[in-house]
Amino acid sequence: MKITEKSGEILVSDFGGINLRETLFCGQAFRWKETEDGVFYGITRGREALVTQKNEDSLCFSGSTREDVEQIWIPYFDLERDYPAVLSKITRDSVVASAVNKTGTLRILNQEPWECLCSFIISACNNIPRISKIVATLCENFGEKTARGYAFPSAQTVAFLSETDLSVLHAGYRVPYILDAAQKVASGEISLAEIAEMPVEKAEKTLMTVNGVGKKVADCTMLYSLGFFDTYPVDRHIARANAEFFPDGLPSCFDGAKGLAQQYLFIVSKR
DNA sequence: CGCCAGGCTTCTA
DNA sequence: TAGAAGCATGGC
Repeated sequence: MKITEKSGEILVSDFGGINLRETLFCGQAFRWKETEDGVFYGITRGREALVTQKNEDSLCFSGSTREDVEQIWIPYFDLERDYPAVLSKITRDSVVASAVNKTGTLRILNQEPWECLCSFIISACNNIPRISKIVATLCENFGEKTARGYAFPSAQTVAFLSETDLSVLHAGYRVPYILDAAQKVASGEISLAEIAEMPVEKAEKTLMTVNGVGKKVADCTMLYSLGFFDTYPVDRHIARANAEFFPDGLPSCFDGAKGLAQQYLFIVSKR
């Protein structure tokens, strides 16, 4: 990987490739916006970025410090993982191979865990445009103002809100789930940092102690924010793909990278 | 208008 | 232990 600075921009390249637009809008994260053609605005851990893609294997950050690029955004985009090696493995399966040929390199994001957990609680039986809208409303109402937008509100902040406060979200039956998650995280009853260090089954079971968190939401939280790259969340699309393509079980070439394989299958199964 | 959405909890047999 | 009902809201 190479990092170069020039005229206030920071260029990261030679990390093995990314399709930025697909990575940001394939249903892992819900806060990115394309502010103008090819320019993507995002915020995580209270840090904002404007990102553009110069070519298949480089990203340009404008308005970010070099420290933020190295400490926040390179981990966020999973740029230190060897995706060419991972892709050569999972493309032994023909379904994934055709998806990779069409889409290029999807990256599994490493999001802020509380934001990820909360977002996927909201995702239950919902569609992506509306998930994004509810998350945006949550941030605009209860997150700290930043230069260009709003940070995701902390678990501590949300834990002190009431169902009435959260009625502005129009999130329906998910509101008490959001509150239970916030209270368990804020009180320390569960520690997302500790869950990241647990064995897979224990991590999943611990997340599922939150009301409104079943296996699928737990798996998404683990995959997209806690470093469990081999976790395979099964939603209704993936369940259909499994029945159609893998009735006798997942191919062994997915082992170690089931999360990424799942992401390609998710795109395929949504047509 | 009707169908569907990156599910979960609770009730039932 | 498995399957169905109920859940709140709005995108398309």
